[in-house]
Amino acid sequence: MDNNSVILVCALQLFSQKGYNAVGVQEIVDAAGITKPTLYHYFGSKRGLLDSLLAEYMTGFFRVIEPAAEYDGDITNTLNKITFAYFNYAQKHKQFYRLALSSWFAPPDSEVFNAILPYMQRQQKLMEGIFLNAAKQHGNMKNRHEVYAYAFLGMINTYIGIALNGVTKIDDNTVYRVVHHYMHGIFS
Amino acid sequence: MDNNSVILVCALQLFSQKGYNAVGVQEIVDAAGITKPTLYHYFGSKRGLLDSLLAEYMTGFFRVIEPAAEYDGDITNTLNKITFAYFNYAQKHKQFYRLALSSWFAPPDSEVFNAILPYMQRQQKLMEGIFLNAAKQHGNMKNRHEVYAYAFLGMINTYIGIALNGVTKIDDNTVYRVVHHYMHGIFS
DNA sequence: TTTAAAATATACCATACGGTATAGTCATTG
DNA sequence: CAATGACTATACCGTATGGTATATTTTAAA
Repeated sequence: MDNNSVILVCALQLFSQKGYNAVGVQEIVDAAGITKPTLYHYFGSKRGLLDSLLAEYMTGFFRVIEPAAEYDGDITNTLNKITFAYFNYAQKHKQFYRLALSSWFAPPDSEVFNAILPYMQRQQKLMEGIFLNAAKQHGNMKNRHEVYAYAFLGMINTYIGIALNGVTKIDDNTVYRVVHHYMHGIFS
Repeated sequence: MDNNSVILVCALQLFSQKGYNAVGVQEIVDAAGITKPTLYHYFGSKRGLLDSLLAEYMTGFFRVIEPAAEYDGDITNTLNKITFAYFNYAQKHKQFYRLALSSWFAPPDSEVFNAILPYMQRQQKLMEGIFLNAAKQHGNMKNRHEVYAYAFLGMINTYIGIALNGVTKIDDNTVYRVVHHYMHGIFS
C-alpha cells in the first residue's frame, strides 16, 4: 500500500476513535510510519487530509445510496432499499460511519461539522426527493417532505448507532423492522 | 453574577459553538473577563470545568425528566409526558442541549463522550424502566425494552435536532405528532 | 545516461496549549 | 486591629501544536 493510502487509513482510525481535534499530525505520521513532510506533500494541511478522507469514502457511499434511493412507486419498498444500503455501508465501513455521525452532530463552528455539511445536505435532498415523489400518491405527505426526510435519516442513524454500540445487530430482519416502525409504529 | 457562574456561561457558549477541544482556556477567561488562576481556582482543570458544567445542567435536567418518566399505566400518555419534558428543557437550554447531543455522538475515546456517558446511561435506564413496565400490558414488547428505549431516545433527539437547526419548531402539536409517529407510524 | 520531477527525511519555526509559582487584594472574623 | 482564608492578577513553565525550509533520495522519462 502506498503512503497516501496508509495515511488515510491511520487518520481514519485515529479521528474516529479520538476525534479530529484531539489527534495531532505527529501522531498520525507516527502511526503511518512516515514523517510530516510526506503527509504535507500529499494533503497540504491537516484539514486537507480530513477533506480527502471524507471525499474518498463519501464517493463510495453515494455510489451505493443514490441508486437505492430511486423511487420505484412503492414508498415502503423504496425505504427498505435505502435502509438496506445504509446499514450495509455502515457495517462495511464502521470507522468511517462513526466519524461521519460524530461530525454531523459536532458543534456548528467546528471544522468537522463544516467538512461534512455538504455531504449531509446531499443526503437530505436525496431523501426529500423520495417523499416528494411519494406525496403524489399519499396526499397527507404534502409539504412535510423536509421533516419526513430528516426524521427518516435520524431513525436510520439511530439504529446504526445502536448497532455500532453493540446493543443490537444489523441483519435483514432489522431493516424490515426499522422501516416497518417508521411506517406503522411500534406495535403492529 | 459571580465569576464562577460567568465562567460556566462563557464556557458553555464556546464549547457548544466550537467544541471542547477547539476552545482554549485562554479564550474562555478572555470571554469571561478574568484570568486563568481564577478559572483554575474554581474548577481545577479544563476537564473539571467541563464536568462541573455538565453536572450543573444535568441536575436540572433530571429533576424535570425523572418525574415525567414515571409510568402511569398508559404508555402513550407517559411517552407524551416525557417528550414534552425533553422538548421543554432543550428549548430552554439550547446551548446545553447542543453540547449534550454533540458529546453523545462524539468519538468513544474523546473527553466529552466520557464526560457525558454516565448521564446518557441514566437516561437509557430511565426509558428502559418505562418499557419494562409497559411490557406487562403489551406482551409483544417483552425483551425489546433495551432497543425500544434507545430508539425512542433517538427519535426524541432527532426531532430536537430538527428544531435546533431551525427546520421546524417545537410546540405542543409537535410533541403529539412525534409520539404518535413513534407509536403508530408515519401515516395514521 | 543524463535530467527533471516526485517523494521523503532532518531539523527547525512561531505559536498556542494546559497549567502554575508567586504575590498580592479584599472582605470576614476573632 | 490582627489575622485568616477566599479570591484574583502578573508572569512564567514545559510541551505539543500545525506547518516548513532545505536537502536528499527515488523514480521515470528523454
